Amino acid sequence: MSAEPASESGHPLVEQAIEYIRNAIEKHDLHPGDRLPAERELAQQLKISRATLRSAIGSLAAMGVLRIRHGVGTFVADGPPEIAQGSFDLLRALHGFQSWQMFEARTILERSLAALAAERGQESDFAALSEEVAEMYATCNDPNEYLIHDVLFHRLIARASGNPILAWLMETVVTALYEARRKTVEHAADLKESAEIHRAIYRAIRGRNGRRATELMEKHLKSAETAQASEPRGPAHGDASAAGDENRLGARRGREGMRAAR
Amino acid sequence: MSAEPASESGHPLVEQAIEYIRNAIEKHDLHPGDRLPAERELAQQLKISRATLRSAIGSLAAMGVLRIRHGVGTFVADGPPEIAQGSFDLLRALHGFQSWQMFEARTILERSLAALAAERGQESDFAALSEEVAEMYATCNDPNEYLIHDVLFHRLIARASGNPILAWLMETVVTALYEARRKTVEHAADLKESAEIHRAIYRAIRGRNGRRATELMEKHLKSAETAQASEPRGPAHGDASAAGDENRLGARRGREGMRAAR
DNA sequence: CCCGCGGAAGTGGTCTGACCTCACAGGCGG
DNA sequence: CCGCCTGTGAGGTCAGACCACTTCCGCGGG
Repeated sequence: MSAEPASESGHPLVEQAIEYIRNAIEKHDLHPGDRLPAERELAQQLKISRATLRSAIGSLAAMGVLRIRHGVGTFVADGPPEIAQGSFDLLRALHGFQSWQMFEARTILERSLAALAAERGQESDFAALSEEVAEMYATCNDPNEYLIHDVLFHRLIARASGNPILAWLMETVVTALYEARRKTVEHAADLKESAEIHRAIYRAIRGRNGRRATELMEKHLKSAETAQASEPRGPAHGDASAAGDENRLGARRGREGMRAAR
Repeated sequence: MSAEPASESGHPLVEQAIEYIRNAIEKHDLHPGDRLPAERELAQQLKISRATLRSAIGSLAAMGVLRIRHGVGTFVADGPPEIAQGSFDLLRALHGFQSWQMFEARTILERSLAALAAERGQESDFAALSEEVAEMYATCNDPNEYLIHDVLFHRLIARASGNPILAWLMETVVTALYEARRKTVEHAADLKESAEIHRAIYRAIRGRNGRRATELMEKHLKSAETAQASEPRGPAHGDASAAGDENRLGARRGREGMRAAR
Protein backbone atom coordinates (compact mmCIF):
# COMPACT_ATOMS: atom_id res chain seq x y z
CA MET A 1 0.00 0.00 0.00
CA SER A 2 1.08 3.50 -0.65
CA ALA A 3 -0.08 6.97 0.17
CA GLU A 4 -1.53 7.91 -3.16
CA PRO A 5 0.01 11.34 -3.45
CA ALA A 6 -2.38 12.01 -6.28
CA SER A 7 -4.02 14.61 -4.14
CA GLU A 8 -3.16 17.84 -5.84
CA SER A 9 -1.50 17.72 -9.20
CA GLY A 10 -1.67 14.03 -9.84
CA HIS A 11 -0.86 12.67 -13.20
CA PRO A 12 -4.11 11.57 -14.74
CA LEU A 13 -5.83 14.75 -15.82
CA VAL A 14 -9.25 13.31 -15.29
CA GLU A 15 -8.36 12.59 -11.69
CA GLN A 16 -7.28 16.14 -11.22
CA ALA A 17 -10.64 17.26 -12.48
CA ILE A 18 -12.39 14.89 -10.10
CA GLU A 19 -10.25 16.16 -7.31
CA TYR A 20 -11.12 19.70 -8.19
CA ILE A 21 -14.85 19.13 -8.05
CA ARG A 22 -14.42 16.99 -4.99
CA ASN A 23 -12.59 19.75 -3.20
CA ALA A 24 -15.17 22.28 -4.25
CA ILE A 25 -17.79 20.12 -2.62
CA GLU A 26 -15.84 19.31 0.50
CA LYS A 27 -14.88 22.93 0.83
CA HIS A 28 -18.52 23.87 0.59
CA ASP A 29 -18.00 25.95 -2.51
CA LEU A 30 -20.69 23.70 -3.86
CA HIS A 31 -23.64 22.49 -1.87
CA PRO A 32 -26.17 19.77 -2.61
CA GLY A 33 -28.54 20.97 -5.26
CA ASP A 34 -26.18 23.48 -6.78
CA ARG A 35 -25.63 23.50 -10.48
CA LEU A 36 -22.16 23.23 -11.92
CA PRO A 37 -21.01 25.57 -14.66
CA ALA A 38 -21.69 24.35 -18.15
CA GLU A 39 -19.26 21.73 -19.39
CA ARG A 40 -17.75 23.94 -22.04
CA GLU A 41 -17.25 26.72 -19.56
CA LEU A 42 -15.88 24.61 -16.76
CA ALA A 43 -13.58 22.80 -19.13
CA GLN A 44 -12.12 26.11 -20.19
CA GLN A 45 -11.68 27.18 -16.61
CA LEU A 46 -9.83 24.01 -15.72
CA LYS A 47 -7.85 24.21 -18.93
CA ILE A 48 -8.75 20.74 -19.96
CA SER A 49 -10.73 19.45 -22.90
CA ARG A 50 -14.41 19.00 -22.57
CA ALA A 51 -14.00 15.27 -23.12
CA THR A 52 -11.74 14.98 -20.13
CA LEU A 53 -14.00 17.04 -17.94
CA ARG A 54 -16.81 14.85 -19.14
CA SER A 55 -15.05 11.74 -17.91
CA ALA A 56 -14.61 13.29 -14.51
CA ILE A 57 -18.23 14.32 -14.30
CA GLY A 58 -19.28 10.92 -15.53
CA SER A 59 -17.34 9.17 -12.81
CA LEU A 60 -18.72 11.37 -10.10
CA ALA A 61 -22.18 10.81 -11.45
CA ALA A 62 -21.58 7.07 -11.39
CA MET A 63 -20.63 7.41 -7.76
CA GLY A 64 -23.85 9.24 -7.10
CA VAL A 65 -22.18 12.50 -6.25
CA LEU A 66 -23.49 14.36 -9.25
CA ARG A 67 -26.72 14.19 -11.13
CA ILE A 68 -26.79 14.97 -14.81
CA ARG A 69 -29.91 16.20 -16.55
CA HIS A 70 -29.75 16.32 -20.29
CA GLY A 71 -30.54 19.72 -21.62
CA VAL A 72 -30.61 21.27 -18.19
CA GLY A 73 -27.31 20.96 -16.43
CA THR A 74 -25.22 19.03 -13.94
CA PHE A 75 -26.07 19.25 -10.26
CA VAL A 76 -24.58 18.20 -6.99
CA ALA A 77 -26.65 15.34 -5.66
CA ASP A 78 -28.92 16.20 -2.81
CA GLY A 79 -31.84 14.57 -1.11
CA PRO A 80 -31.82 10.88 -0.33
CA PRO A 81 -28.36 9.40 -0.78
CA GLU A 82 -29.75 6.99 -3.27
CA ILE A 83 -26.54 5.79 -4.75
CA ALA A 84 -24.29 3.03 -5.81
CA GLN A 85 -27.30 0.85 -6.40
CA GLY A 86 -26.02 -0.14 -9.77
CA SER A 87 -22.72 -0.79 -8.17
CA PHE A 88 -24.23 -3.15 -5.69
CA ASP A 89 -25.99 -5.10 -8.37
CA LEU A 90 -22.79 -5.58 -10.27
CA LEU A 91 -20.96 -6.62 -7.18
CA ARG A 92 -23.59 -9.17 -6.53
CA ALA A 93 -23.00 -10.62 -9.94
CA LEU A 94 -19.25 -10.43 -9.61
CA HIS A 95 -18.87 -11.86 -6.18
CA GLY A 96 -21.92 -14.05 -6.21
CA PHE A 97 -23.73 -12.54 -3.29
CA GLN A 98 -26.34 -14.99 -2.09
CA SER A 99 -29.89 -14.15 -1.32
CA TRP A 100 -29.67 -15.31 2.26
CA GLN A 101 -26.64 -13.14 2.74
CA MET A 102 -28.54 -10.10 1.64
CA PHE A 103 -31.34 -10.94 4.00
CA GLU A 104 -28.93 -11.50 6.79
CA ALA A 105 -27.29 -8.15 6.18
CA ARG A 106 -30.62 -6.48 5.97
CA THR A 107 -31.81 -8.07 9.16
CA ILE A 108 -28.77 -6.95 11.05
CA LEU A 109 -29.14 -3.42 9.81
CA GLU A 110 -32.86 -3.11 10.30
CA ARG A 111 -32.75 -4.72 13.67
CA SER A 112 -30.36 -2.06 14.87
CA LEU A 113 -32.22 0.65 13.06
CA ALA A 114 -35.42 -0.31 14.85
CA ALA A 115 -33.70 -0.20 18.20
CA LEU A 116 -32.22 3.20 17.50
CA ALA A 117 -35.51 4.51 16.24
CA ALA A 118 -37.13 3.41 19.48
CA GLU A 119 -34.42 5.18 21.36
CA ARG A 120 -34.17 8.41 19.45
CA GLY A 121 -37.33 8.75 17.35
CA GLN A 122 -39.15 12.05 17.44
CA GLU A 123 -42.86 12.49 17.64
CA SER A 124 -42.92 13.57 14.03
CA ASP A 125 -41.27 10.29 13.05
CA PHE A 126 -43.83 8.34 14.95
CA ALA A 127 -46.63 10.21 13.29
CA ALA A 128 -45.27 9.46 9.84
CA LEU A 129 -44.76 5.84 10.80
CA SER A 130 -48.30 5.60 12.03
CA GLU A 131 -49.59 6.99 8.81
CA GLU A 132 -47.74 4.44 6.76
CA VAL A 133 -49.13 1.64 8.86
CA ALA A 134 -52.59 2.93 8.17
CA GLU A 135 -51.80 3.04 4.47
CA MET A 136 -50.64 -0.52 4.58
CA TYR A 137 -53.90 -1.66 6.10
CA ALA A 138 -55.72 0.31 3.48
CA THR A 139 -53.86 -1.24 0.60
CA CYS A 140 -53.51 -4.84 1.55
CA ASN A 141 -55.51 -5.75 -1.47
CA ASP A 142 -53.16 -4.05 -3.81
CA PRO A 143 -49.75 -5.74 -3.58
CA ASN A 144 -47.88 -3.14 -5.57
CA GLU A 145 -49.32 -0.28 -3.66
CA TYR A 146 -48.73 -2.10 -0.44
CA LEU A 147 -45.09 -2.64 -1.21
CA ILE A 148 -44.58 1.07 -1.64
CA HIS A 149 -45.80 1.75 1.84
CA ASP A 150 -43.84 -1.18 3.14
CA VAL A 151 -40.65 0.31 1.75
CA LEU A 152 -41.60 3.73 3.00
CA PHE A 153 -42.23 2.37 6.46
CA HIS A 154 -38.79 0.85 6.71
CA ARG A 155 -37.26 3.98 5.31
CA LEU A 156 -38.97 6.08 7.93
CA ILE A 157 -37.59 3.87 10.64
CA ALA A 158 -34.17 4.37 9.15
CA ARG A 159 -34.64 8.10 9.25
CA ALA A 160 -35.91 8.00 12.80
CA SER A 161 -32.78 6.17 13.82
CA GLY A 162 -30.90 9.40 13.42
CA ASN A 163 -28.03 7.70 11.66
CA PRO A 164 -27.99 8.50 7.96
CA ILE A 165 -25.06 6.20 7.38
CA LEU A 166 -26.90 3.15 8.55
CA ALA A 167 -29.93 4.32 6.68
CA TRP A 168 -27.89 4.54 3.53
CA LEU A 169 -26.40 1.11 3.99
CA MET A 170 -29.83 -0.35 4.47
CA GLU A 171 -31.10 1.42 1.41
CA THR A 172 -28.27 -0.01 -0.61
CA VAL A 173 -29.05 -3.55 0.41
CA VAL A 174 -32.78 -3.20 0.18
CA THR A 175 -32.62 -1.75 -3.29
CA ALA A 176 -30.94 -4.88 -4.50
CA LEU A 177 -33.76 -6.90 -3.05
CA TYR A 178 -36.48 -4.69 -4.40
CA GLU A 179 -37.01 -6.44 -7.68
CA ALA A 180 -37.34 -9.82 -6.11
CA ARG A 181 -39.52 -8.39 -3.41
CA ARG A 182 -42.00 -7.09 -5.86
CA LYS A 183 -42.54 -10.59 -7.12
CA THR A 184 -42.82 -12.05 -3.66
CA VAL A 185 -45.44 -9.61 -2.62
CA GLU A 186 -47.47 -10.53 -5.65
CA HIS A 187 -47.98 -13.97 -4.30
CA ALA A 188 -48.15 -12.98 -0.69
CA ALA A 189 -51.28 -14.53 0.68
CA ASP A 190 -51.92 -12.27 3.59
CA LEU A 191 -50.68 -8.74 3.48
CA LYS A 192 -53.04 -8.25 6.33
CA GLU A 193 -50.83 -10.26 8.59
CA SER A 194 -47.82 -8.38 7.34
CA ALA A 195 -49.50 -5.13 8.22
CA GLU A 196 -50.15 -6.46 11.68
CA ILE A 197 -46.50 -7.05 12.25
CA HIS A 198 -45.60 -3.63 10.99
CA ARG A 199 -48.10 -2.16 13.36
CA ALA A 200 -46.59 -4.09 16.22
CA ILE A 201 -43.17 -2.80 15.28
CA TYR A 202 -44.51 0.69 15.13
CA ARG A 203 -46.02 0.39 18.57
CA ALA A 204 -42.85 -1.00 20.03
CA ILE A 205 -40.87 1.88 18.61
CA ARG A 206 -43.34 4.48 19.75
CA GLY A 207 -43.31 2.85 23.15
CA ARG A 208 -39.55 3.20 23.11
CA ASN A 209 -39.23 -0.50 23.62
CA GLY A 210 -36.07 -1.11 21.68
CA ARG A 211 -35.75 -4.74 22.55
CA ARG A 212 -39.23 -5.60 21.44
CA ALA A 213 -38.83 -3.57 18.28
CA THR A 214 -35.67 -5.49 17.51
CA GLU A 215 -37.31 -8.83 18.07
CA LEU A 216 -40.32 -8.00 16.00
CA MET A 217 -38.21 -6.69 13.19
CA GLU A 218 -36.18 -9.84 13.16
CA LYS A 219 -39.26 -11.94 13.11
CA HIS A 220 -40.75 -9.88 10.34
CA LEU A 221 -37.72 -10.14 8.13
CA LYS A 222 -37.39 -13.79 8.91
CA SER A 223 -40.83 -14.50 7.59
CA ALA A 224 -40.21 -12.25 4.64
CA GLU A 225 -37.16 -14.26 3.75
CA THR A 226 -39.04 -17.49 4.10
CA ALA A 227 -41.77 -16.20 1.86
CA GLN A 228 -39.32 -15.18 -0.78
CA ALA A 229 -37.31 -18.35 -0.51
CA SER A 230 -40.39 -20.40 -1.21
CA GLU A 231 -40.78 -18.56 -4.48
CA PRO A 232 -40.00 -20.63 -7.54
CA ARG A 233 -37.51 -17.95 -8.51
CA GLY A 234 -37.18 -17.64 -12.23
CA PRO A 235 -33.50 -17.98 -13.20
CA ALA A 236 -32.78 -16.11 -16.38
CA HIS A 237 -35.73 -13.80 -16.97
CA GLY A 238 -34.03 -11.71 -19.60
CA ASP A 239 -36.47 -8.99 -18.59
CA ALA A 240 -36.95 -8.32 -22.29
CA SER A 241 -39.50 -5.62 -22.66
CA ALA A 242 -42.51 -6.18 -20.47
CA ALA A 243 -43.72 -3.29 -18.43
CA GLY A 244 -40.50 -1.62 -17.53
CA ASP A 245 -42.04 0.98 -15.31
CA GLU A 246 -38.98 1.28 -13.14
CA ASN A 247 -40.74 2.87 -10.27
CA ARG A 248 -38.11 4.22 -7.97
CA LEU A 249 -39.63 5.30 -4.73
CA GLY A 250 -38.83 8.75 -3.58
CA ALA A 251 -36.25 9.17 -6.24
CA ARG A 252 -37.95 12.08 -7.84
CA ARG A 253 -36.25 15.18 -6.80
CA GLY A 254 -38.09 18.29 -7.63
CA ARG A 255 -37.48 21.80 -6.59
CA GLU A 256 -39.07 23.33 -3.60
CA GLY A 257 -42.34 23.90 -5.27
CA MET A 258 -43.67 20.39 -5.38
CA ARG A 259 -44.05 17.74 -2.78
CA ALA A 260 -47.14 17.17 -0.83
CA ALA A 261 -46.33 16.09 2.64
CA ARG A 262 -49.30 13.93 1.96
CA MET B 1 -37.50 11.81 -40.99
CA SER B 2 -34.88 10.11 -42.97
CA ALA B 3 -33.09 7.31 -41.20
CA GLU B 4 -33.46 6.63 -37.54
CA PRO B 5 -30.14 6.89 -35.69
CA ALA B 6 -30.67 3.21 -35.09
CA SER B 7 -31.16 3.63 -31.37
CA GLU B 8 -33.46 0.79 -30.55
CA SER B 9 -33.34 0.04 -26.87
CA GLY B 10 -32.29 2.13 -23.96
CA HIS B 11 -32.04 5.82 -24.27
CA PRO B 12 -28.59 7.24 -23.72
CA LEU B 13 -26.03 5.38 -25.76
CA VAL B 14 -23.57 5.31 -22.94
CA GLU B 15 -26.11 3.52 -20.79
CA GLN B 16 -26.55 0.94 -23.47
CA ALA B 17 -22.84 0.34 -23.43
CA ILE B 18 -22.86 -0.01 -19.66
CA GLU B 19 -25.74 -2.38 -19.92
CA TYR B 20 -23.85 -4.40 -22.46
CA ILE B 21 -20.81 -4.83 -20.30
CA ARG B 22 -22.99 -5.35 -17.29
CA ASN B 23 -24.82 -8.16 -19.00
CA ALA B 24 -21.59 -9.70 -20.16
CA ILE B 25 -20.49 -9.85 -16.57
CA GLU B 26 -23.76 -11.03 -15.14
CA LYS B 27 -24.00 -13.60 -17.88
CA HIS B 28 -20.54 -14.79 -16.96
CA ASP B 29 -19.17 -14.06 -20.38
CA LEU B 30 -16.65 -12.08 -18.42
CA HIS B 31 -15.29 -13.15 -15.09
CA PRO B 32 -13.27 -11.27 -12.54
CA GLY B 33 -9.76 -10.72 -13.83
CA ASP B 34 -10.63 -10.98 -17.47
CA ARG B 35 -9.46 -8.33 -19.85
CA LEU B 36 -11.91 -6.48 -22.04
CA PRO B 37 -11.24 -6.02 -25.74
CA ALA B 38 -9.32 -2.89 -26.60
CA GLU B 39 -11.38 0.27 -26.59
CA ARG B 40 -11.07 0.84 -30.32
CA GLU B 41 -12.04 -2.70 -31.02
CA LEU B 42 -14.93 -2.91 -28.58
CA ALA B 43 -16.24 0.43 -29.73
CA GLN B 44 -16.40 -0.87 -33.26
CA GLN B 45 -18.15 -4.01 -32.09
CA LEU B 46 -20.81 -2.06 -30.26
CA LYS B 47 -21.03 0.39 -33.15
CA ILE B 48 -20.48 3.37 -30.97
CA SER B 49 -17.69 5.89 -30.87
CA ARG B 50 -14.70 5.27 -28.73
CA ALA B 51 -15.54 8.34 -26.66
CA THR B 52 -18.92 6.96 -25.74
CA LEU B 53 -17.52 3.57 -24.91
CA ARG B 54 -14.95 5.35 -22.84
CA SER B 55 -17.63 7.02 -20.77
CA ALA B 56 -19.26 3.71 -20.08
CA ILE B 57 -15.99 2.13 -19.05
CA GLY B 58 -15.18 5.14 -16.93
CA SER B 59 -18.44 4.90 -15.06
CA LEU B 60 -18.04 1.21 -14.41
CA ALA B 61 -14.51 1.85 -13.22
CA ALA B 62 -15.80 4.53 -10.88
CA MET B 63 -18.20 2.00 -9.48
CA GLY B 64 -15.35 -0.39 -8.92
CA VAL B 65 -16.54 -2.92 -11.41
CA LEU B 66 -13.68 -2.42 -13.81
CA ARG B 67 -10.04 -1.63 -13.31
CA ILE B 68 -8.19 0.37 -15.91
CA ARG B 69 -4.47 0.09 -16.35
CA HIS B 70 -2.93 2.64 -18.63
CA GLY B 71 -0.92 1.06 -21.36
CA VAL B 72 -2.11 -2.40 -20.49
CA GLY B 73 -5.84 -2.75 -20.75
CA THR B 74 -9.14 -2.76 -18.95
CA PHE B 75 -9.99 -5.60 -16.61
CA VAL B 76 -12.95 -6.83 -14.68
CA ALA B 77 -12.33 -6.17 -11.03
CA ASP B 78 -11.38 -9.20 -9.04
CA GLY B 79 -9.97 -9.77 -5.62
CA PRO B 80 -11.07 -7.61 -2.73
CA PRO B 81 -14.24 -5.65 -3.44
CA GLU B 82 -12.49 -2.44 -2.64
CA ILE B 83 -14.95 -0.07 -4.08
CA ALA B 84 -16.92 3.07 -3.80
CA GLN B 85 -14.47 4.33 -1.23
CA GLY B 86 -14.27 7.66 -2.90
CA SER B 87 -18.00 7.64 -3.07
CA PHE B 88 -18.34 7.31 0.66
CA ASP B 89 -15.94 10.12 1.33
CA LEU B 90 -17.89 12.43 -0.89
CA LEU B 91 -21.13 11.41 0.68
CA ARG B 92 -19.70 12.19 4.01
CA ALA B 93 -18.88 15.68 2.84
CA LEU B 94 -22.20 16.08 1.12
CA HIS B 95 -24.46 14.86 3.84
CA GLY B 96 -22.32 15.78 6.75
CA PHE B 97 -21.92 12.35 8.20
CA GLN B 98 -20.81 12.68 11.76
CA SER B 99 -17.96 10.82 13.30
CA TRP B 100 -20.08 9.23 15.97
CA GLN B 101 -22.45 8.02 13.30
CA MET B 102 -19.67 6.25 11.52
CA PHE B 103 -18.57 4.65 14.71
CA GLU B 104 -22.08 3.64 15.50
CA ALA B 105 -22.49 2.07 12.10
CA ARG B 106 -19.20 0.33 12.41
CA THR B 107 -20.01 -0.99 15.84
CA ILE B 108 -23.29 -2.43 14.70
CA LEU B 109 -21.65 -4.14 11.77
CA GLU B 110 -18.64 -5.46 13.58
CA ARG B 111 -20.64 -6.63 16.52
CA SER B 112 -22.72 -8.79 14.24
CA LEU B 113 -19.71 -9.85 12.27
CA ALA B 114 -18.03 -11.09 15.41
CA ALA B 115 -21.07 -13.08 16.41
CA LEU B 116 -21.31 -14.64 12.99
CA ALA B 117 -17.64 -15.43 12.94
CA ALA B 118 -18.00 -17.21 16.26
CA GLU B 119 -20.85 -19.17 14.83
CA ARG B 120 -19.52 -20.08 11.44
CA GLY B 121 -15.78 -19.55 11.51
CA GLN B 122 -13.57 -22.31 10.16
CA GLU B 123 -10.38 -23.56 11.71
CA SER B 124 -8.42 -21.84 9.00
CA ASP B 125 -10.03 -18.56 9.91
CA PHE B 126 -9.13 -19.01 13.52
CA ALA B 127 -5.57 -19.79 12.63
CA ALA B 128 -5.24 -16.62 10.58
CA LEU B 129 -6.86 -14.64 13.35
CA SER B 130 -4.46 -16.07 15.85
CA GLU B 131 -1.56 -15.12 13.69
CA GLU B 132 -2.69 -11.54 13.44
CA VAL B 133 -3.04 -11.31 17.18
CA ALA B 134 0.50 -12.49 17.53
CA GLU B 135 1.61 -9.88 15.03
CA MET B 136 -0.15 -7.22 16.99
CA TYR B 137 1.66 -8.15 20.13
CA ALA B 138 4.88 -8.14 18.19
CA THR B 139 4.36 -4.70 16.76
CA CYS B 140 2.92 -2.76 19.64
CA ASN B 141 5.87 -0.49 19.49
CA ASP B 142 5.28 0.41 15.90
CA PRO B 143 1.93 2.16 15.60
CA ASN B 144 1.79 2.14 11.85
CA GLU B 145 2.68 -1.50 11.61
CA TYR B 146 0.27 -2.28 14.38
CA LEU B 147 -2.57 -0.59 12.59
CA ILE B 148 -2.06 -2.79 9.59
CA HIS B 149 -2.55 -5.90 11.62
CA ASP B 150 -5.43 -4.31 13.41
CA VAL B 151 -7.21 -3.72 10.14
CA LEU B 152 -6.31 -7.18 8.97
CA PHE B 153 -7.70 -8.69 12.13
CA HIS B 154 -11.06 -7.06 11.67
CA ARG B 155 -11.08 -7.97 8.04
CA LEU B 156 -10.42 -11.59 8.86
CA ILE B 157 -13.33 -11.61 11.23
CA ALA B 158 -15.45 -10.20 8.45
CA ARG B 159 -14.32 -12.99 6.20
CA ALA B 160 -14.93 -15.61 8.83
CA SER B 161 -18.48 -14.37 9.18
CA GLY B 162 -19.23 -15.97 5.85
CA ASN B 163 -21.19 -12.96 4.68
CA PRO B 164 -19.29 -10.99 2.06
CA ILE B 165 -21.99 -8.37 1.92
CA LEU B 166 -21.61 -7.42 5.53
CA ALA B 167 -17.87 -7.59 5.10
CA TRP B 168 -18.09 -5.18 2.23
CA LEU B 169 -20.29 -2.77 4.11
CA MET B 170 -17.90 -2.79 7.01
CA GLU B 171 -14.98 -2.22 4.71
CA THR B 172 -16.74 0.75 3.20
CA VAL B 173 -17.30 2.38 6.55
CA VAL B 174 -13.93 1.51 7.97
CA THR B 175 -12.10 2.90 4.97
CA ALA B 176 -13.60 6.28 5.66
CA LEU B 177 -12.31 6.11 9.20
CA TYR B 178 -8.88 4.90 8.25
CA GLU B 179 -7.21 8.27 7.89
CA ALA B 180 -8.38 9.46 11.25
CA ARG B 181 -7.51 6.15 12.78
CA ARG B 182 -3.95 6.37 11.70
CA LYS B 183 -3.56 9.53 13.63
CA THR B 184 -5.25 8.14 16.68
CA VAL B 185 -3.02 5.16 16.79
CA GLU B 186 -0.02 7.41 16.69
CA HIS B 187 -0.87 8.77 20.07
CA ALA B 188 -2.25 5.59 21.48
CA ALA B 189 -0.53 5.05 24.76
CA ASP B 190 -0.88 1.35 25.08
CA LEU B 191 -1.23 -0.73 22.03
CA LYS B 192 -0.46 -3.54 24.38
CA GLU B 193 -3.83 -3.19 25.98
CA SER B 194 -5.45 -2.99 22.59
CA ALA B 195 -3.76 -6.22 21.64
CA GLU B 196 -5.13 -7.78 24.77
CA ILE B 197 -8.66 -6.98 23.78
CA HIS B 198 -8.13 -8.32 20.32
CA ARG B 199 -6.83 -11.49 21.80
CA ALA B 200 -9.86 -11.75 24.01
CA ILE B 201 -12.09 -11.29 21.01
CA TYR B 202 -10.16 -13.91 19.16
CA ARG B 203 -10.57 -16.37 21.98
CA ALA B 204 -14.26 -15.71 22.28
CA ILE B 205 -14.69 -16.35 18.59
CA ARG B 206 -12.64 -19.47 18.60
CA GLY B 207 -14.57 -20.63 21.62
CA ARG B 208 -17.70 -20.06 19.58
CA ASN B 209 -18.95 -17.75 22.23
CA GLY B 210 -20.86 -15.36 20.07
CA ARG B 211 -22.30 -13.34 22.89
CA ARG B 212 -18.97 -12.69 24.48
CA ALA B 213 -17.38 -11.87 21.16
CA THR B 214 -20.12 -9.34 20.56
CA GLU B 215 -19.65 -7.72 23.92
CA LEU B 216 -15.92 -7.52 23.61
CA MET B 217 -16.13 -6.09 20.14
CA GLU B 218 -18.51 -3.43 21.34
CA LYS B 219 -16.28 -2.58 24.20
CA HIS B 220 -13.27 -2.45 21.94
CA LEU B 221 -14.87 -0.10 19.47
CA LYS B 222 -16.26 1.99 22.24
CA SER B 223 -12.82 2.63 23.61
CA ALA B 224 -11.49 3.22 20.13
CA GLU B 225 -14.09 5.88 19.59
CA THR B 226 -13.29 7.48 22.89
CA ALA B 227 -9.63 7.53 22.07
CA GLN B 228 -10.23 9.17 18.75
CA ALA B 229 -12.71 11.65 20.14
CA SER B 230 -10.21 12.79 22.72
CA GLU B 231 -7.84 13.73 19.97
CA PRO B 232 -7.26 17.46 19.75
CA ARG B 233 -7.70 17.14 16.06
CA GLY B 234 -10.69 18.62 14.39
CA PRO B 235 -11.26 22.19 13.27
CA ALA B 236 -14.54 21.87 15.13
CA HIS B 237 -16.54 23.81 12.65
CA GLY B 238 -18.71 25.91 14.86
CA ASP B 239 -21.37 25.54 12.24
CA ALA B 240 -24.14 27.75 13.46
CA SER B 241 -27.19 26.13 14.87
CA ALA B 242 -25.76 23.99 17.58
CA ALA B 243 -29.14 22.51 18.26
CA GLY B 244 -29.17 18.85 17.42
CA ASP B 245 -30.51 19.05 13.93
CA GLU B 246 -28.10 18.36 11.16
CA ASN B 247 -30.84 17.52 8.78
CA ARG B 248 -31.15 20.27 6.26
CA LEU B 249 -34.44 19.81 4.52
CA GLY B 250 -34.52 23.37 3.41
CA ALA B 251 -34.29 23.62 -0.32
CA ARG B 252 -31.50 25.59 -1.75
CA ARG B 253 -32.00 27.44 -4.94
CA GLY B 254 -29.73 27.32 -7.94
CA ARG B 255 -26.70 29.09 -6.73
CA GLU B 256 -23.74 28.84 -8.94
CA GLY B 257 -20.60 29.57 -7.12
CA MET B 258 -17.23 28.12 -7.88
CA ARG B 259 -14.93 29.88 -10.19
CA ALA B 260 -11.61 28.84 -11.46
CA ALA B 261 -8.84 29.06 -8.95
CA ARG B 262 -6.87 29.69 -12.00
C1' DC C 1 -57.11 39.13 -22.63
C1' DC C 2 -55.66 34.40 -22.58
C1' DC C 3 -53.93 30.29 -24.61
C1' DG C 4 -50.90 27.74 -27.40
C1' DC C 5 -47.62 26.84 -30.77
C1' DG C 6 -42.90 27.58 -32.55
C1' DG C 7 -38.50 28.94 -32.56
C1' DA C 8 -34.18 30.62 -30.08
C1' DA C 9 -30.85 29.73 -26.67
C1' DG C 10 -28.36 26.89 -23.75
C1' DT C 11 -26.88 22.42 -21.95
C1' DG C 12 -25.63 17.75 -22.09
C1' DG C 13 -24.75 13.64 -25.65
C1' DT C 14 -22.21 11.75 -29.49
C1' DC C 15 -18.93 11.48 -33.25
C1' DT C 16 -14.57 11.84 -35.64
C1' DG C 17 -9.81 11.19 -36.00
C1' DA C 18 -5.63 12.78 -34.66
C1' DC C 19 -1.86 12.76 -31.32
C1' DC C 20 0.35 11.73 -26.60
C1' DT C 21 1.78 8.77 -22.80
C1' DC C 22 2.59 4.53 -20.69
C1' DA C 23 3.83 -0.75 -20.30
C1' DC C 24 5.66 -4.42 -22.04
C1' DA C 25 8.36 -7.37 -24.98
C1' DG C 26 11.78 -8.38 -27.94
C1' DG C 27 16.01 -7.10 -30.43
C1' DC C 28 20.53 -5.38 -30.76
C1' DG C 29 24.83 -4.11 -29.09
C1' DG C 30 28.13 -4.12 -25.36
C1' DC D 1 24.72 -12.68 -20.38
C1' DC D 2 23.05 -8.23 -19.32
C1' DG D 3 20.97 -3.95 -20.33
C1' DC D 4 19.55 -0.07 -23.06
C1' DC D 5 16.32 0.86 -26.84
C1' DT D 6 12.95 0.84 -29.87
C1' DG D 7 8.42 -1.04 -31.58
C1' DT D 8 3.82 -2.21 -30.65
C1' DG D 9 -0.45 -1.70 -28.71
C1' DA D 10 -3.11 -0.27 -24.86
C1' DG D 11 -5.31 3.70 -22.58
C1' DG D 12 -5.36 9.24 -22.11
C1' DT D 13 -6.14 13.74 -24.11
C1' DC D 14 -7.40 16.91 -27.42
C1' DA D 15 -10.07 19.71 -30.89
C1' DG D 16 -14.23 21.02 -33.08
C1' DA D 17 -18.42 19.86 -35.14
C1' DC D 18 -22.98 18.36 -34.82
C1' DC D 19 -27.16 16.05 -32.49
C1' DA D 20 -30.84 15.79 -28.82
C1' DC D 21 -33.25 17.60 -25.07
C1' DT D 22 -35.28 21.49 -22.04
C1' DT D 23 -36.74 25.63 -21.18
C1' DC D 24 -38.55 29.94 -22.04
C1' DC D 25 -40.24 33.73 -24.44
C1' DG D 26 -42.80 36.00 -27.93
C1' DC D 27 -45.95 36.07 -31.72
C1' DG D 28 -50.35 35.12 -33.45
C1' DG D 29 -54.98 33.11 -33.17
C1' DG D 30 -59.10 32.45 -30.34
